[in-house]
This record gives sequence, C-alpha cells and structure tokens, in this order.
Amino acid sequence: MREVSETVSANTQKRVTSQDVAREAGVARSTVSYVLNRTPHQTIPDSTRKRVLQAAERLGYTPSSAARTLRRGRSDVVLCILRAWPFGSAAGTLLAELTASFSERGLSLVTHIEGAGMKTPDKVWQEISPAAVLTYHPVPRDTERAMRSAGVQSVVVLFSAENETAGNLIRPDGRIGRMQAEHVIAAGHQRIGYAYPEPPALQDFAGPRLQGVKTVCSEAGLLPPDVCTVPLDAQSASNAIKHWQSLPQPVTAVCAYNDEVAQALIAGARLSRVDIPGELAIIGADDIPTAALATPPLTTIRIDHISEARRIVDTVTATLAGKEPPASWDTAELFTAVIRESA
Amino acid sequence: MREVSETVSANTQKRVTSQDVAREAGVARSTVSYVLNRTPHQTIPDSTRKRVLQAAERLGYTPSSAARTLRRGRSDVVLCILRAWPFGSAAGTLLAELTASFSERGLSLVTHIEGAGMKTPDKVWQEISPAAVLTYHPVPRDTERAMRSAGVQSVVVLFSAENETAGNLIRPDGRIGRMQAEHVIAAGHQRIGYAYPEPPALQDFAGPRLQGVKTVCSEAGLLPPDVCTVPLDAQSASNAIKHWQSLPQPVTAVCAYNDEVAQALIAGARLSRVDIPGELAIIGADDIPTAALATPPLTTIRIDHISEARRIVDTVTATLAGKEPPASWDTAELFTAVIRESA
DNA sequence: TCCTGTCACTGAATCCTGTCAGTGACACCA
DNA sequence: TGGTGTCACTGACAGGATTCAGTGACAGGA
Repeated sequence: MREVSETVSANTQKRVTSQDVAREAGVARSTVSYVLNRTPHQTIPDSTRKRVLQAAERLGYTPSSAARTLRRGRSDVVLCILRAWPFGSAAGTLLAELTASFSERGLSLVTHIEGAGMKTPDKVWQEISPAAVLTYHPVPRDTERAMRSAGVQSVVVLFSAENETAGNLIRPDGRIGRMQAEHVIAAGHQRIGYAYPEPPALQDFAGPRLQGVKTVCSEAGLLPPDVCTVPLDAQSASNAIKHWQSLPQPVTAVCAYNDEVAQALIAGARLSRVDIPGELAIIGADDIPTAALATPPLTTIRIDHISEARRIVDTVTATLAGKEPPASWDTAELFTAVIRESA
Repeated sequence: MREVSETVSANTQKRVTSQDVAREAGVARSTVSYVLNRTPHQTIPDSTRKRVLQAAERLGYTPSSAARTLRRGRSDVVLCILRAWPFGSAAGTLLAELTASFSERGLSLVTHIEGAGMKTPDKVWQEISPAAVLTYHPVPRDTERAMRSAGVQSVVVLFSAENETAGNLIRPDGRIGRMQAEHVIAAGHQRIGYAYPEPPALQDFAGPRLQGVKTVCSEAGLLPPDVCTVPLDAQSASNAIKHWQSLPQPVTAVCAYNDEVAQALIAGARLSRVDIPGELAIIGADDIPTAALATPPLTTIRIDHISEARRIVDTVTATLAGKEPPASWDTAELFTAVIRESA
C-alpha cells in the first residue's frame, strides 16, 4: 500500500522547465534559452550567465528533448536498425566505435535490433524521429519515403545490392572474398570451396563475399568455387567436407563466410579425421576473439571497425549538412589478412 | 551544384501534419486525432472514420513523435544502456527477444552501446526521453534522480551488487556458478579452479558467478576454488593451467566465466598437451554457437533468453502501470546445464 | 540637443498533438 | 410543446523549447 502510493507520487512529480529556471534567476525564458545554448550573436554579460547557470544547476534542470525536437524539427539522434541475425562480437565493437565517433559530432547513436518473429516490421523511426537512419539491409522505396516525410534527413544503407544510389555507403565486402581467395591461391591451391552461411538474414553479407571469391578464381583461370551451405554444427560441416573431397577435382582450400562457419568446418574436419591445413586449408573472415583460439588457429580477414565507423560518420554528417558525401572506401586500411595456421 | 540544391529542397519539404489530414478529409483536427487513436467514449461513424483513414493514407501522414511525447509527457520507448564490453551473440539474442516482448506491450526498445573511450558518460536518455531505462551496470544515485526528473518513469538495473533496491531485477547469476560447480563435483572432482575474465567491464557479471562456485565448494567441504584471470589468448590460458596443475593439491576441473574463456582454456590445454577432459575438466557458461564446435565440445550452462526477456518486460510494464513488480526469477526455467564432452 | 547604435533583455509566435468543454442537430418521452 | 439525452463533431488550450522582432537604457557623435 504505502509503497504503491510512494511510487505514484514519485511519478507525479512535476518536470523542471526553463520557465522555472527563468523565475529562479529572475530573467525571461528566452534569456535562459540563449544562455544554455550559447546562441551566437546574443550578448549576455557574465553576471547574468552565471546566475542562470547556477539556477539551472540548483533546480536540476534537464531540457525536454521532446519540446526541443518539436521546435527544431529534428533531433540529434541517429538510429541504427539491425536485423535479428545472429551477430557476433564484431557488431558490438563496430557499434561502440560508431557511438564514440558520432558523439564527437554531437550526435548520439541508438540501435534497434528487430524482434525475432514479429508480424509487422516495426517503425521505431517514427517513435524517436531521428536525424538519420542507418541500416544494414535494403530499405523499400516507400519505407524510405515515409522516413523522409517523418523528418528523417539522411537514410544510409550500409549493405544492399538494391539500394546502390547516391548517399548510400556499401561496404565493399567483395574485397574480403578476393583477399581470401588470393591468399589460398598464392599458397598453391587450385580448387577452392566456399562455405556459405545458413541463416537467410545473412544473405546480404554473404553474397558479395562469395562474388569476390568467384571473380578471383575466374581471373586465375580456375574452376569457380564449389559452394556448400554450412550450418553451425559439426555433422553438417563434416558432410560438406566429404562432398568437397569427393569431387572429380577435389577441393583443397575452403573460404568460409565468417569465422563461425570456419570453426564449424574445423569441428567437422576433426569428426572425419581430416587434417587442417594438411589435407584442407580453411580461411575465415572477421577475426572474432575466438578465431585465434581454434585448433588450429584460424587464418582470417580482419575488418578495421575504427576506420569503418569513421567513414560512416563522415557520410552521415555530410548528408545532414547538405553537402555531398565523400567518395568511397579506402579498402587498404579497412581489411587486413591475419595469417595463422589454418591456411 | 544541382545535386546540392536538390538535397536541400528535399530537406525543406514540409511535414504532413494532422491539420493537413483534417483539411483533406473535411473535418476538424481533433476528429482526426480521435480516429487515429481510437479514443474511447468518442463515437465516430464508419463513414467519417474511413474518410479520415483514407486521407491520412493518401497524404502519407506520420504523427510527430516529438509532439506526441511532449503532450503525453512520456514516450513509448524503452532504452537499454550497455557498456562497451566485448559482448558475444548472447547479448544479440537477448536483445531480439526483448524487442519482440516489448513490442507486444506497445513499447519499442532501442539500445545504446556506450562509446569506447568517451570522456563524459553520455546522456542519451535525455535525448530521447524514454519511458523506462534498462541497464546492465550500476547507476549512481544522482544519475537515477536526474533520469527520473527528466521524465523516465522506470529505471531497472539488471546487474549490480549496489542497486539492490525495489524495482530492480538482479539476474541470479550466482546460480550459474552453483550449477557449474555442482556438475563437476558430482563427476567426482575434489579441487576446482575458476577462470576469471580480464576486461574490467565484466566485473559485475563475473563476481556473482564466482560467488556461486565458492558457495558450493564450501558447502561440499572442499577448498575454495583457485581463481586465475584468463585473457583470451592461448599462451595466458596455458600459463593458468600450469599454475593450477602445480598446486599442492592440483586442480582437476575448471569453471570458466563464459564459453569464450573456456575456449581459451581449451586452446591453452592444447598448447601444453593437457588432455581434456582426461587431465582437466572444463565447463563454460552461456552456450554460444561455437561452444558445440570446440575441440572437445564444451559442456556449459545455457541461459534461456526468452524467459529472461519475458521477466524483464513484465517488471518494466508493471512499474510503468504503477503496480508492484512481480517477485523474483524462476531459476529452474532460466538456466539449463548442457552436458557435452569437456566436463 | 537630437539622432543613431549597441547592449541586455523580453514578449509572443511557432512547432504538432492530445484532450476537455462545448454546441448544434436530432430523437425520444411525457 | 418542452425537456432530456445521445450523436458527431468543433474550438481552444496546454505542453516546453527555440527564435524573431522588438524595447528601454545608455553611450557617442554631430
């Protein structure tokens, strides 16, 4: 009883507004606003400024983001929408880097992970009217229009074959496939396999990587890579390996979509007593923390999330300022081959 | 030149307001509001309702979240604040489950991953005035007060020794440690080691788990577990294993903070040619996707993120409704031991 | 002395929505 | 015929911050 009423009264507490601060400092609301926002071309003597600042501090004033957003027509929030794909620690580090870079520009980043089995694609963007939306998957034309008319100024699609229009920033993941293939071909392998991930949500990522491998194979005059979908369990991986070894011209090196798939392959190889890298070379991608801990340690392609984040932030801020976003990626600093023992 | 001006004009496009919809449908603005919100006790004939709905559709009307939030005094957004710890796929699945559960209750979840090396702890919560804030780390008293006075109605701390006050929901991770220890003791082990994670951000999680192991050891009349901090590389893990084996009464089973640490131990064991589970049993926690793929497959404690999400959502919605949140967790359905080969 | 310009500040309009208090029109009952 | 009640809808205000267009006081120049 008592606790309930306490909770209620706590909820009922009035908000401290700039009006209250103005009263406390003995000035008009507008003056408070000018002081707090350091509005240019408004001359405020230090004495007044200090009075206002102290009053705000004393009352614990927090400006209402809703009111400010309403007035200014846009917020300082950037929304990143992620599909509920099984993402690993790579996403975590990228998000942390993005947050840091955006906050240097006065923007704050929030992420929305789409729900698992949701009926309607939800519309968080209309709940928080962000200044910009970032997605890692294609956005339908009319959804984009709806976002725009809801006040979103910049919609940046990070991955998608479809949305390759101006303002969008497609990470050149084909380059990852290229580097994988180049590495194993340089090591003397002549027939290459590709381990494709199972979850459909990963399509947009896997497609370009596979394409890179294909391109290199054809440039080198080799047969195209033999593609197997490899779910994350040892038995399936073992089957894939058997398939590759039973081909007329057997596969001796496999490029895996990412390090998790690569680790599945390692587990599968152990099951069928196939030696890695002796009988089969395996190269992963992403360089997740456990890649170095595998048996044998995984050769992989590392993605530099710091420079990735920087480029994304540059694009968004340019678009918000109405400028033309900068050109494309500096691939050289984005991807690095990490050579360990598996290939 | 042309492109810039196009961008600008695109930005300048007017927002479609409920006023526009009203004009289009030939009714008053309030009527539009009543129709769109299905306000109870307002009788609107179907003909008018349809006219309004169609007008809204035709104009592509999206209500301004800022104005609505301003008016109602609170938004329907729940903000989850995460430290930039190196989180794995466990966090991803939990977040997806949370999103789905919240959206059933009409709330949308966004996540803020705190930046890597940021000077001031940033204040996203005052950028989006959420209805509730969820954190996985302790919140200072005055920060909580500031949130409350900024309109946040419910602050729920999911993990913390300090914030064990009403309304907070502390996941009983001690139970995970208990289950790990009980499993290896039941298998006959007499001396237990604990592999503690290195990143300081993981303290709040690791502490309770370790405590659970300690409790079980003392209940069973064994020596307390020997604790080593194990960074995620094979060499460090190998050193830890050597240390455990050199003790007067050597450790024969290790409980690892999580599966990643456990995988590091496996890699370390391979380096020093220690057989698992023959010479050393290892049990992890979290059951991440690669746990089943390790060599040998990892015995671990799985966390049921679906029931975890449900409980969290129940707590938040109860608090928002002014009711007393439900009692504590149903541990039995939350954690399950997954027995594989490593212990 | 009068005019102009800067300083320091204020009043009011604006952004868009939710909601309360009405208001005609019409039906129903006595 | 007069009174009551529901229906279907409208007008106006509130919510908090930003910002434009002033305004009174004072200094400086002619």
